[in-house]
Amino acid sequence: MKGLLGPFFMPEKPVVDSPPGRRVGLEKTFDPAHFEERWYSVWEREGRFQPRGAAGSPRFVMVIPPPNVTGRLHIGHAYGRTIEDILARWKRMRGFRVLWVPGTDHAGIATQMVVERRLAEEGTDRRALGREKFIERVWAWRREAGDTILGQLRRLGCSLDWSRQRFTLDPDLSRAVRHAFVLLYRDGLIYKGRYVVNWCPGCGTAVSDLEVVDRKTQGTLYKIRYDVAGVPDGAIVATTRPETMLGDTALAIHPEDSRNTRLRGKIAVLPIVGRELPIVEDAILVDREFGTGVVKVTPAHDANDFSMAQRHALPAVVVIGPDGRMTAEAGEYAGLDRFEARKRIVERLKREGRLVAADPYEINLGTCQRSDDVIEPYLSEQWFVKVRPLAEPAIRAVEDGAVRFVPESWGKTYFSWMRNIRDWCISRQLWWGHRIPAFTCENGHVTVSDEDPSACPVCGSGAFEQDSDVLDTWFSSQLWPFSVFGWPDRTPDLEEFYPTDVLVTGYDILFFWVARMIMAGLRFTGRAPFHTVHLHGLVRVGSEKMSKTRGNVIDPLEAIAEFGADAVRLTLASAASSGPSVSVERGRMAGSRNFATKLWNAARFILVQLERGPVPDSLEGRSLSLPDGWILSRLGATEAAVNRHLEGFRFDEAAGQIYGFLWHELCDGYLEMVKPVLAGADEEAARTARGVLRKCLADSLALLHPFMPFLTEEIWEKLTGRSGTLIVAPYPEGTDTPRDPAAEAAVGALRTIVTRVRNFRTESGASPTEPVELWIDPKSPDKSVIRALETLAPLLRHLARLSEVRFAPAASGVLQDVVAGLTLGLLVRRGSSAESSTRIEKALAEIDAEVGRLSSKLQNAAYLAKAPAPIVEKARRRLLELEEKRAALGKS
RNA sequence: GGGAGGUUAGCUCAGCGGUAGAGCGCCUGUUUUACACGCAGGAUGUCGGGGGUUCGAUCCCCUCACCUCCCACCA
Repeated sequence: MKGLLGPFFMPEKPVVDSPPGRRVGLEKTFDPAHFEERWYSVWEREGRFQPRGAAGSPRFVMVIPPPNVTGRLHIGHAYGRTIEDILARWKRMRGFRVLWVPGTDHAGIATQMVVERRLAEEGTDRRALGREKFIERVWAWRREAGDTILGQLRRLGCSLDWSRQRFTLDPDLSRAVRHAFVLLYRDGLIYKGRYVVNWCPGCGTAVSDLEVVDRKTQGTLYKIRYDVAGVPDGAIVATTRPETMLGDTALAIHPEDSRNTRLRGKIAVLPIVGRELPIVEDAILVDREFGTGVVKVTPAHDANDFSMAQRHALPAVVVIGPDGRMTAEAGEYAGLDRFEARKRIVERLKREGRLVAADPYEINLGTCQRSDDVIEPYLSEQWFVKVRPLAEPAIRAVEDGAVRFVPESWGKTYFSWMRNIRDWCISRQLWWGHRIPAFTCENGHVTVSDEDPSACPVCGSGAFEQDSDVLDTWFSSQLWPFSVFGWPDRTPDLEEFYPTDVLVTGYDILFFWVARMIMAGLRFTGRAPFHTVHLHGLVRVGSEKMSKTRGNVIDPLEAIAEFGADAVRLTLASAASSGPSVSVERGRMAGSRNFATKLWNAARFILVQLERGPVPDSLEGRSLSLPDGWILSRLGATEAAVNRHLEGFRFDEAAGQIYGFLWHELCDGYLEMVKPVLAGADEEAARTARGVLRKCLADSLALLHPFMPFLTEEIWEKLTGRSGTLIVAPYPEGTDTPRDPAAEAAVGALRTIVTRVRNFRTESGASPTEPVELWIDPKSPDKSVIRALETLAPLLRHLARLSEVRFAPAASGVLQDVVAGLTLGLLVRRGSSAESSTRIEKALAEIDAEVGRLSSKLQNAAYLAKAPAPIVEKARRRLLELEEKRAALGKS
């Protein structure tokens, strides 16, 4: 693993030594690299990533969206896989039989292009090598670079069951692909035909509609005059692609267009070429409103024109070839690149006076998702899936809730795409992929079968040629949730683990993959492949798209080396929101790293305390102090909230709950409160406190484990003496830690008072050690809080560094204020006055403003009549408190 | 042309009918014996503009402006 990180590996940090004799095995700061890899191999060795528990017990199954086999982990992968791993670890700890299947995709075009680039560097190409040799080269590259990304997922901590690792070109998965093809073909849902498809001249293959990316581009709209026999001024047509005119075989007008009745039934002459073009009438394609109302018809290079040509029995002339160069049909332009031909044709039209106009025109240029080349509509023989019959059940599955999207709003997008779905071009003119299992015998009979045919079922011939095309990569990916389990065989894994439960992926492949998996799952297995799809946003750096040109790319492996895998994971989980983009910044990584260090040091402190005396096994029956009750209550509330948020796929909220509890309640709050108890003479109280500390640490580690698995496992070992077992420890759900509202109220008041005293110190310019006296007026509406505070007085004195606490009305001349419903008096023993008068005036002004608002509200009859009673009551109490506060401050 | 989402503190983002939140950044103080990757205190918001519904709107409805993205069209 280490090798993968290469030069980014973390430099040795200076480790600060603890004083001798105080060491409990944890250093002041830590290097995640010291234990991350170790724990991963422990888990793996112990089989923790494999489904555990009896078969038949509740299970939780996911399949990884298979990354490109030769790809590298980018931040988007890291994000999605972190979410999946959080789910997997959470469910595993809750006792589910968890299976998360890893694997990779052969990624047809992408992988083939990488290898072709290497060949080009060697001064050769795939055609020189030949199909077989080329495929061997790709396999060699796959062996060389393949699975790097899977190693990187280990580094991230993903608890994938490696014993079930799959690759889309594995023999059994290839068999599934072939079988799926055969089934669809037999059902008449796969057909072959000549149609205009999206052709990428750079990749040399057809691509599907989804693989074409529209890009707004400044182009030119050329208006060209064609001569028409018997019509003196001819006809003017407009085009953004003049080179295609060489393939025109007709002009078209709208049958009811009064502007062009003179063109009816006439014959036009194609400039340059001289071919006669019939003028046809077509109401479907021609828009009477647009331009001159006359359309050039180029059946071989425009999908709409092609369908019109079929309606009117027009021929098609291919003038641009698969390499993007003009064909022999283009006459003098043959062999020219399409864009060069465009330039020359425009020049010639200009010379001949046929170019009526060349206006700037914004066009949506179709480009290849993979290579960025301009897509050329191209008439060729391809294989298609008739998708409509597959889409209908898939639409119903989402309608009736068999599959749900999180967030729900994606349902709309899904429906609108599925309801307007068009046939899917699945053949690719590539060599790397699943070859189409169609065999043509010497007499032209086509056989499609699971096994290579030995004799033609029609004529008995034994001489076959297999179709040279391969399938679109997504054709195999759509089978992934069941092909990984051995489908079409009814394997034990398929029986037990299919359908899966949750699919987690970016919304960008909703159509490419998710929709097709639902269709394929229903078609081939009769069941939807998962019940929940969590579509997450795409990762951005701040509000910017991540891109190499901007230089703002965050490499997750670099980040792991710098901050640790746990910090990267926590950052990604905290950034997760329901929106379409997820903002990740380096500053947040550092924040997560700081949090890890915070936990580390808190654990260090707690572990020392636990060694100083006996720790009760259970808190049952022990008398708890108010701080004990408070922190346990907060712990329980946190546990419940975390589980609730995980149920709702709100990883940011879940992470935030744990972060806030650990840092601001356990560390800032409880640890400071128990220090005197731990050092004090009351051994029973200290013992209880140790029990509480142990419980809080143990639960926090468990709670946090899905987010930060390595660090928590490391500390867990020190805490429990059990190695590598946190991953299967029960997940805290807050059910065994009862809420204690009284303790929460009392300690809440305590903390508010402490803050007020500290603030008073700063405001009055007192040094941190200067004696401050506090009065608490016992005439409070809430007697129980006063009683509680009386027992907490020593603690209050300690935390706020008070010289004295008196439960009495403040003496005159002392600053008075009301916080948490309590009237306080504050005095710093010094000649100088307390807080500055401007500050008090400002506070008074704010109070007056709010009192004004509240009292007018409370005089409003409509408000009193219609607002819910608790709300009104709250407003009344607030007003009372404000008035007391005003009075108190006024006395100062 | 159709659709989805967004506009909240300097930055990145949560929240979403009942007195505005986090992280980072900023200011002040602080080596208090777990942690300076820390502790303590603090400042900062006409919650995009305008209407409406409501006792009450950052939150619901309408409208306008701007920004993202998706689909379709692209002679």
